Amino acid sequence: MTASGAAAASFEVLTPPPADGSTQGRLGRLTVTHGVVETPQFMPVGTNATVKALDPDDLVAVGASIILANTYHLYLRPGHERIERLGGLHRFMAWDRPILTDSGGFQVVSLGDLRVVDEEGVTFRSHLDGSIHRFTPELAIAVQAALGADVAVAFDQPVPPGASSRAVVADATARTHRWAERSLAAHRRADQALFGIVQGGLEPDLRADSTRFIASLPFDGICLGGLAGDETADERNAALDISGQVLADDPRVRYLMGLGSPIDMLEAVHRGVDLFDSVLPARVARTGQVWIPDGRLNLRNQRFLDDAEPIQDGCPCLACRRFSRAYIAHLFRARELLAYRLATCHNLTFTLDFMARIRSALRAGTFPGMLPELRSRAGRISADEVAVQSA
RNA sequence: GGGUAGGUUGAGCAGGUGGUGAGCUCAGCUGGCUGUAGACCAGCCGCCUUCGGCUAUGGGGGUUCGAUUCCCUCCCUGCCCA
Repeated sequence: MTASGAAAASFEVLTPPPADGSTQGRLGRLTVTHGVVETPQFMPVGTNATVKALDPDDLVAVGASIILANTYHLYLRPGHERIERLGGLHRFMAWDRPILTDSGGFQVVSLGDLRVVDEEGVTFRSHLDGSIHRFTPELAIAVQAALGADVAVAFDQPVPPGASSRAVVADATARTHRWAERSLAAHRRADQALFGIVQGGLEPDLRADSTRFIASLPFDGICLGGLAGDETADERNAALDISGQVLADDPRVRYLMGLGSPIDMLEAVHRGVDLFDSVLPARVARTGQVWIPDGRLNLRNQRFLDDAEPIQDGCPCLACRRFSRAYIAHLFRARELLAYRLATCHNLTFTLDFMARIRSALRAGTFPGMLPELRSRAGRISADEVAVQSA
């Protein structure tokens, strides 16, 4: 597709959106060094070179075909050079399927007071020991080259969450564009794809401009950033529509960063998004809640202590195959480590299965027709009031 | 039997030398997590319908305007001595 990306990644749209415009949803295939990723797809997050509580066999079992790791965290610990010496990230974590590394840009936001941004880069104070570190686009790319993931991501400056003024958004977006060019210039590995990140906040014109600018550069894929904060679904969907229009004839894969609830992903697929990642399913699982078609269960609730049913009848995950809600509820109360693994297995299985259902519908050409059904199915998961009748 | 240290809201405690004890940690109940400083965080947790009120420091007496605090007595628990 592009000078740097032709060898590192290719994306093929298998089923173009229907001509009637009922949806932009599309089935695709992303090919990277370590394999093929069917899209729409969800990437579990393994910040520290591990999806918390799971091992690689668990990840295969839940259906993960690509995972995300974090540049900033691995740079700090154990150190990207060490990982490189040990044979690269895949070998280090014993995962031979595709990996995407986030650039560390998100930590510009998530680390709050621990960082200062200037034109050259970002100065972080390590959340581990307080030491000072300086990240630049060039360093972010170099670290990612050392880690050796299939896909690297440009270093960006996400717009801080909350009510940012237009000037602040414009400033961060313009800097993200300059850093995108520097990231591209610093990128050397022919076997590693590089994605660029769109910002622009929720300002329609800035979002459109940013999409145009990033799309004008020879990236292998387009990340849509800054849309997993505290904006409303309507605001997010509007921003996605803007990018969707700009990218209408762009053949590259579109990755919406940080979104992971089923309803959110469903709406985004509808608007042409191919890839997602989020901490949500795994974190929610670790903190005691599991997703099922009828809603969500908070396994910390008293009523599950006597519930002999599996979390979800018919679910093929480790938790549902062998254990009862009562048992897992007990494990959570006792803070037993198996609780985290079982709940995480379930939620990731559920999430990845949800994406598989979307792909099936796209393949069958029934996605538009299934939207209402999938919507209601997904909507119940994030609904505030969920009536769950335990059998 | 004699000493001694204690008995505080589920548990464990803090505090209180006469005038506001509903404070802490567990446990318990509930909610929230979206490019992971997250096996985390938040709220509730004596009773009542309230930003308001009431009741609570083992039981019973007493002194006092007022007692969780001082006095008497009883009960219970730990330890020591017989």
